[in-house]
Amino acid sequence: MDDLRRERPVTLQDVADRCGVAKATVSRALNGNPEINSTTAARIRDMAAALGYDPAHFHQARRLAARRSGRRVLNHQVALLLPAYFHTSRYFSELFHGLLNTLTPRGYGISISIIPGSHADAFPLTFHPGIVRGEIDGVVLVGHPSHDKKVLPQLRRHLRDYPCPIVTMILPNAGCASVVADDAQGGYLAAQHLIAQGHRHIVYVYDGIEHHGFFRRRDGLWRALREANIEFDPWTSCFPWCGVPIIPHHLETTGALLDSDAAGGESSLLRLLREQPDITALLAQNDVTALQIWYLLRSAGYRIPEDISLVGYDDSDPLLDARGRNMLTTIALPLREIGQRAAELLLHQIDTAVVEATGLTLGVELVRRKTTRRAPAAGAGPRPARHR
Amino acid sequence: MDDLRRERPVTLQDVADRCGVAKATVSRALNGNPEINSTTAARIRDMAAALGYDPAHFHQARRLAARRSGRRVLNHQVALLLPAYFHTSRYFSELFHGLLNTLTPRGYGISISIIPGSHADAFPLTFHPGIVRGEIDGVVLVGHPSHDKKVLPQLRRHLRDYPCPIVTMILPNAGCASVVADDAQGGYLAAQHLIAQGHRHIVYVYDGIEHHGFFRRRDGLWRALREANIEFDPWTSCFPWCGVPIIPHHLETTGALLDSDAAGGESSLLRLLREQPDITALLAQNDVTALQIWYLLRSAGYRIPEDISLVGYDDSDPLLDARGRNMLTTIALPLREIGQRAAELLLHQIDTAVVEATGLTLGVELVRRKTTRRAPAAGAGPRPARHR
DNA sequence: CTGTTAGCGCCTTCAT
DNA sequence: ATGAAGGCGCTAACAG
Repeated sequence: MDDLRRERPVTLQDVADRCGVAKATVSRALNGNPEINSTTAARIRDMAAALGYDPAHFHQARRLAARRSGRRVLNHQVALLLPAYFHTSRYFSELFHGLLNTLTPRGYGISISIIPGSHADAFPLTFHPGIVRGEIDGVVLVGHPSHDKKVLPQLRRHLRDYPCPIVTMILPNAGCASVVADDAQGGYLAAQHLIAQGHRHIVYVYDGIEHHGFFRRRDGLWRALREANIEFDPWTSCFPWCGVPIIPHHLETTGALLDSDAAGGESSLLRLLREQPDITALLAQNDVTALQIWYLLRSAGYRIPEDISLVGYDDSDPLLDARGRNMLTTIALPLREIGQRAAELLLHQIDTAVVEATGLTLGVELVRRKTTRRAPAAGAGPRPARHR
Repeated sequence: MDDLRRERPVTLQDVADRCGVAKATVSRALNGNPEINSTTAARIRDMAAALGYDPAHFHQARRLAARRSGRRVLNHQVALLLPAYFHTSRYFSELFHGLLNTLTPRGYGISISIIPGSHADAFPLTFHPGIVRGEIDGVVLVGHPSHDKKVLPQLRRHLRDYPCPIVTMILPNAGCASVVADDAQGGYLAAQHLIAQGHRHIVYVYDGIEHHGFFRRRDGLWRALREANIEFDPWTSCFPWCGVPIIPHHLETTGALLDSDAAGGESSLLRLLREQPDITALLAQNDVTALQIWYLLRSAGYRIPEDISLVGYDDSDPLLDARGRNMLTTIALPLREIGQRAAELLLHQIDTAVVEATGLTLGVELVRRKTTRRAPAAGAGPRPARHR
């Protein structure tokens, strides 16, 4: 018995021989087929256990056999598509964590594919072999507007032969189920908070990509401004700005790079603030952008929140003070819950074999910390104009 | 042709029918068998391409057939075993990045398994189904002394039927190839740096686990002390201390938890410094621990580096100042390179089918920043003794 | 209730 | 150089 184990995995035939039955009977016993004598079934199961028969080793053969009858065999494997810059923010860690905590207890493994960015050192889009081979039961990805054109067509080509559910998190994509945060509410809550503190000129600093989330947050901002009867110019309420892509622990290398260098002169954001001194509050696209802004404004002599109030987004990356407390006022997204719900949605579609593009929107919260305060009185004094 | 594609994947037989040859011939043509007419081979390949034949879809059948002849078929899939707390430090992101950048271009996919910690909410050790089914070509894991007893036996049981290389990073494990950093050098460089600045009482604050890395760093510390003819008490040169496990952006919730609360009184580390005022420098187990120490000492009134010098380890997590620059003097580990080398080592063992427990040690560097400076003169003045 | 047979799609041996 | 046949391990259809 021991020899068998070492030499090659135990097969159905081995068990059948020992029990003196046909291998079809063993198959039936092990698969819980009801039309079988329960005592022989028990005997067979005992023998299988004693011999160390492990059906997992022959998953491939089982899948192959199932093709004939068209029966679906689950692989208990889910693909996760992450952007290449996933390590630049805790954001993705949180989503990942939510997924993992839901999928692992259910017996599902996660296979990673990276969606390369547009940087020069990017490798071509290569899917995990499990996707290419059709060994995947479902796909989770972080939604992005470009996916509709770049990633999803390629992905669907691989998945065309069987119904494989796809769930996107954060942003919806065409034909995918999605779990998103309520960005309209996020924009609204942030703006409302600032307005309540007397701010009248608020600028949403976004990354220049006008996607679904952008429009919804902007709409939330506008709604709050309208409700407060504040006149505003739609054109200047949003300001596209990209600091150099950074990750917190690379900030030290970017002190000189925070977009002023790229332009060879003053940062466009600093110029905006200098030319429009009535701006007293900034709403950042996300926490990493907020950190970039914070360090940029600080090094230009602005005080936050005395001169400028700053609201982040996501509550993913902290701005720590000297005592280790996060100072950043921000909109908290339920990132782990998004991951969890996405996993649940995917598992449900896998279980029921019904693929549909349902959507789920989760609420967000304002977290008040230390980067916002009452707007300075108009003409309260000159703000710093010194250049770096 | 188009119909074929939609309905079911194109098979070898389909191609054979169109070409008027036997499917064995198609198999030979597509697998580059030399004993075949090169013109018919080309014709077959063209037809296969035109029909959209994709061998990936029948990887399972191929593997099954290969069993007969005992030939090895690669799955192009590597398992990565991560500790459950992988999201608490950039450390793992960096290793992951190094792996990914090497494995992805080589066509290998990564499948994740989580090694649960000992926390109450930990789920049982569940391997990725690919491991259980033997669909994995190699395993990478972050080495840990407990793996020898807990993880590796279970892992090897799954892998017993075929030679599957295992590479551990950071710490060696029995029977595994390993890529580690030179911890002896790390301990030595850190200590040498402090000694050169006049420090005579240096304490290595470690996490209480006396593993391979601990011994080597401690030996590095001791060697530096001996070389400088500094008398020291081996028993007090290392101090086991665990702040509550934190991640940087959860520091805000741990201000009250930094081990003083757990003990219901003064932090054991603060007590140490109070009782032994000649200690002027701390060498932390890693950067996260260094951050915990920094915040703890700051809130207890110590000035760093004026009162106490602090050296981190890993250069993974930054301690940012108000301008976004990392202040933490630390030992920089080549984390990405470790990931890269581990991937290369694994791929080499996969390619050659030779599994051996080779070891590779990479050098480390001291990065001087702002948390260390010349030791205060003996009796330079009382240090703060106030409790939290 | 159980045994026999027939594939799933591929690769390999043997014969031609 | 190519065709025919057998088998990898399993499940499903058909007998009995």
